[in-house]
Amino acid sequence: MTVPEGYDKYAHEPFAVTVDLAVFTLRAGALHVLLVERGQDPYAGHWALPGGFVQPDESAETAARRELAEETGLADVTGLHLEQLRTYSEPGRDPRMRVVSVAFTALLPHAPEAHGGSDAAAARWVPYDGAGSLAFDHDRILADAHDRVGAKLEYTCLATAFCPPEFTLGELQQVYETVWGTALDRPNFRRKVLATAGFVEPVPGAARLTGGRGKPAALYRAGTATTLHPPLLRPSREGRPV
Amino acid sequence: MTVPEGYDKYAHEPFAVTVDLAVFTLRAGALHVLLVERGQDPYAGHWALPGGFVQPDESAETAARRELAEETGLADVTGLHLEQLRTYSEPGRDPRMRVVSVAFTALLPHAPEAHGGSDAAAARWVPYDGAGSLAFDHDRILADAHDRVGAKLEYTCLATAFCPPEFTLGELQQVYETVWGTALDRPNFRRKVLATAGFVEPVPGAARLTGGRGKPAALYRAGTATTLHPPLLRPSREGRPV
DNA sequence: TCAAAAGTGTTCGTCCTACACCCATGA
DNA sequence: TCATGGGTGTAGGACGAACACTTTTGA
Repeated sequence: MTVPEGYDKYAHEPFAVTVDLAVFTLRAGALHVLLVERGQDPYAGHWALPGGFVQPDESAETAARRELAEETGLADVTGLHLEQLRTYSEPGRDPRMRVVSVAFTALLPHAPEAHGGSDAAAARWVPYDGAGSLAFDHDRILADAHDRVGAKLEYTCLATAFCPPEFTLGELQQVYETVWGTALDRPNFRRKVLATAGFVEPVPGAARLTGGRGKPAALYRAGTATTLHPPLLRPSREGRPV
Repeated sequence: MTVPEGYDKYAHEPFAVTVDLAVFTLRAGALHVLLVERGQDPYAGHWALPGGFVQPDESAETAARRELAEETGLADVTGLHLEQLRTYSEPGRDPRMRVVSVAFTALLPHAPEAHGGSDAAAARWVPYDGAGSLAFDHDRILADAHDRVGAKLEYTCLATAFCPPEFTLGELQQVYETVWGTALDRPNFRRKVLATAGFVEPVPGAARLTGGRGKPAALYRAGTATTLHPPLLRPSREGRPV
């Protein structure tokens, strides 16, 4: 059962329920994460993941999307990839009171430089590699989120969430290479993606120059598929024969 | 940030934080799930997932393991597989008050028939296929848990969590076949498992008769590996060429 | 001697890997 | 015409699917 009969809802010290967001994007070929700087103790001056309280009339998902809009400054966050990561509930994770936090992972295709909507603290895009030593247990949340994103690239079509509505296969490949930190063989990547039904679909006739030089690349849109079968495994992982 | 400065912890109506458990086991070659029957409204007479409140001094994981011990009646639940599934937080999911529930999935190797420890409501093992129409949103939680377990069998060593400390490869194969609902080729399964370093390790010299007849099977223990590379994909899934 | 379950061998196709090579564009 | 990035081709190897076959036990 979920609630025992005769339970007095005010009997215990209340739990605060919050959401924390690990928002990733690609900027200048590097993985970035959205952080806010704390103005007061505890952890004054430290960076932290954006987040906030779940309001009485909203679900954690709704709260997360609201926070995403506020912190990124984006007018329209519908359609953006937002996914529950896990819930962090250690008793001492916030020194002030009992806080249970539902963590989410969000992926943005293009990173608007505008930071901080309504909040006082400004949000900034920080390179993932230089984002150590966050407030509370946010180091761990961020690491968990990164692991999850990396793993989901293997067996889902998640990579398109990092791309604009129309993208080239080279850009899609850069998503994999940036998140995984490994180089991929371009011809093989291309065949693999095109052979997976529903991963991407071509935009007829469209092409775009990417690096200012070279042959213009054909444009694709995200397809309707969500899972990759067979998966696109990252090369030479631990436990796997090289 | 996790908690805004100057927040009054008693300002809002409190959230209750609970855990719900989807506990799976194999009985007589069929997947079973642990359920409790509700004695009072709402949903009196309906079956529900076992669960309960997170106490002020414990994490959701601790609460889940405590509930697991109470509901299964097992003296020692350390070492049993227990994993966070996701958190369910829709405002109306419990008609009485605002309840945020952290759902867990647990796997048991052998199913003790003993039910209900301290709780009044008795817990029972129910075949997964006949477990429809649960209380609250537990139908969805159970379906999500089943999906997760099925998917994790593909790319982790989770299957050994369904097996006793020493098991035969035939028993391990039955785990896959029961959870996935598909038949697997025994020679290929065997080779695949043995080829994956750290999945299982042989118990020297030990053998056991399984069906009363036939050649005694060699015994294995769970290895140290946690992930399967490459994965053991279930046959002919949607989106994959047959 | 038969049924049942464990374990081995073999074939064949498919997919992945690795490269080599050609195409189109701007400087 | 060269550098740059997009796109095609192909040979070799590893892996998985399918199935024939042997071994060891109890009835």
